[in-house]
Amino acid sequence: MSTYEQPLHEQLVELLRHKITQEMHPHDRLPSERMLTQTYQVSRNTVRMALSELEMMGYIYRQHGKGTFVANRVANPTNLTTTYSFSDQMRAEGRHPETRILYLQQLEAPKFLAAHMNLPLGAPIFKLKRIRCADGVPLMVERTFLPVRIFPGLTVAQLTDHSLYHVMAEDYGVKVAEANEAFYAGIINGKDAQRLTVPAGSPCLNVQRSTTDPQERIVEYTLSVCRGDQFVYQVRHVNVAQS
Amino acid sequence: MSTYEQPLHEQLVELLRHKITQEMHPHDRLPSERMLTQTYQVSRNTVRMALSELEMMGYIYRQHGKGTFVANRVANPTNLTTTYSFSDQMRAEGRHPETRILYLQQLEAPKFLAAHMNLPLGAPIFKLKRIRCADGVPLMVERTFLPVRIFPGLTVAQLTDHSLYHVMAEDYGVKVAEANEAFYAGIINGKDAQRLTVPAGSPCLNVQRSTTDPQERIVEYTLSVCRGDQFVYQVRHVNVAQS
DNA sequence: ATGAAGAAGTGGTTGGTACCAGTGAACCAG
DNA sequence: CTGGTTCACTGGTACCAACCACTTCTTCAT
Repeated sequence: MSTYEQPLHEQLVELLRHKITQEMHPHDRLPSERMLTQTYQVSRNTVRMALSELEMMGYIYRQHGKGTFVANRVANPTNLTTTYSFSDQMRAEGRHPETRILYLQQLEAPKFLAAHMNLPLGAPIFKLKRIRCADGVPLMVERTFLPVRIFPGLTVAQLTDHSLYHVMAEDYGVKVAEANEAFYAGIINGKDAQRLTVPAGSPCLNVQRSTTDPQERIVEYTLSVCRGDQFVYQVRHVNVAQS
Repeated sequence: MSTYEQPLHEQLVELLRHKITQEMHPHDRLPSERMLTQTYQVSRNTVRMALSELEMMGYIYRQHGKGTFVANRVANPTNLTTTYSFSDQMRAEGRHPETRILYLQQLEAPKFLAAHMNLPLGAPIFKLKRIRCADGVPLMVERTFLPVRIFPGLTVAQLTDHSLYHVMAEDYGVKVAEANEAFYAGIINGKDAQRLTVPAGSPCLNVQRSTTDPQERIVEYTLSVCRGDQFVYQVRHVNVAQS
């Protein structure tokens, strides 16, 4: 291990994280702690620090007396409550976010979209379909609808370099005031299952989000299909009183 | 520090957590790590382990070269998330809510429960299993765990007439200060599918809830399995500012 | 006075050692 | 074959020592 830059245990985290995501599979066993000390010539303290971080990040789980294993559920129970930005969240977990744009097309709002977006029937809207990945693993499929009237001349080029919210704010001066999300469990259908590289019939979390600007215009309506084994939604209530 | 039961660093966590919540204020400075080693006669390693846990839990923050301080545990003031009340929601939809108690039994906390409820291994707890229905249709299966110590002598009779939170408040004077919920999608297993009268393999929403009283004791831990086709969870974010 | 150097405090990193506590396989006595 | 013991492995806990990096205050020379 190099002696420069980052602390040793951080280097070890990166190294192991790479090994885990690239070369190993869920429930594979990692070398024992004592083994790792020999391999990388660091103390067991350092190894354990690195493993603790990986455990916290959800990459591994440990079993007393048995060993350390690659975890299946990589998603951390991260607070989606404050801000929802896929990229930020993934980066906060030390993962490399990536977005693949499948297409951006213009169409006329059908009934259900017009209703949800508070637009007249047939109003021009953009449909943006994206796949969100972390460390190269596809985690969710997103279908986003945007009123052409609010985002005239939107192109794929704008979206490849920056996040949707960045484009909204910087290119169109649209600020987000409120976001409403609805979650429900479902089953991944064939096509999306293929895109997410999971068997059809796997559980998923469907997320429906509409975003409103200060003038109460709905500026975005998104339907997401998230891998059920990878997403947890956490909420904290303070001063609750319920049945 | 006593030499029994829990590991030293866990004992230290509890001790400090108590001190922090009871006697200290946000941004107060804690004694230095080296100071704590002397005070409690443990090694610095142990002190650091305890502090790391407290940091992770959000009780403290550390500043290199300056010290360790009590965190402001208000966290997200923008938490306008709707509280979830089964009965209220059902009534709002004009449906008749109903709860069937399957059983109430006492058992000793296994590992995972002890961990989630912050209890010693083997501590006596009640397990309450209920089915929630609307208009006679079963919608969710709930497994609730309650510390016997906090709810001594709990009986089915108490729960048949009133809601769990009503019993907590009225019969035991336990007030709820905070609730943390985690949602994730899953597949209903055979037995629960039968109870919910849906085919096995149907989608469900798994909900994990732990409730805390003002003294930071976990007074309830509930695992729910909800019919995916019947439950939607809605969240409203205000003033989102993201990338 | 003023600014640089240093001391002393803080948390952060890394090394080492020892022992405890689960796990599972090998082994042996019945 | 069965059941218990032992042993070699695993991760978990706990101790110690040393040094680094950052902050703050003191001290001293200019």
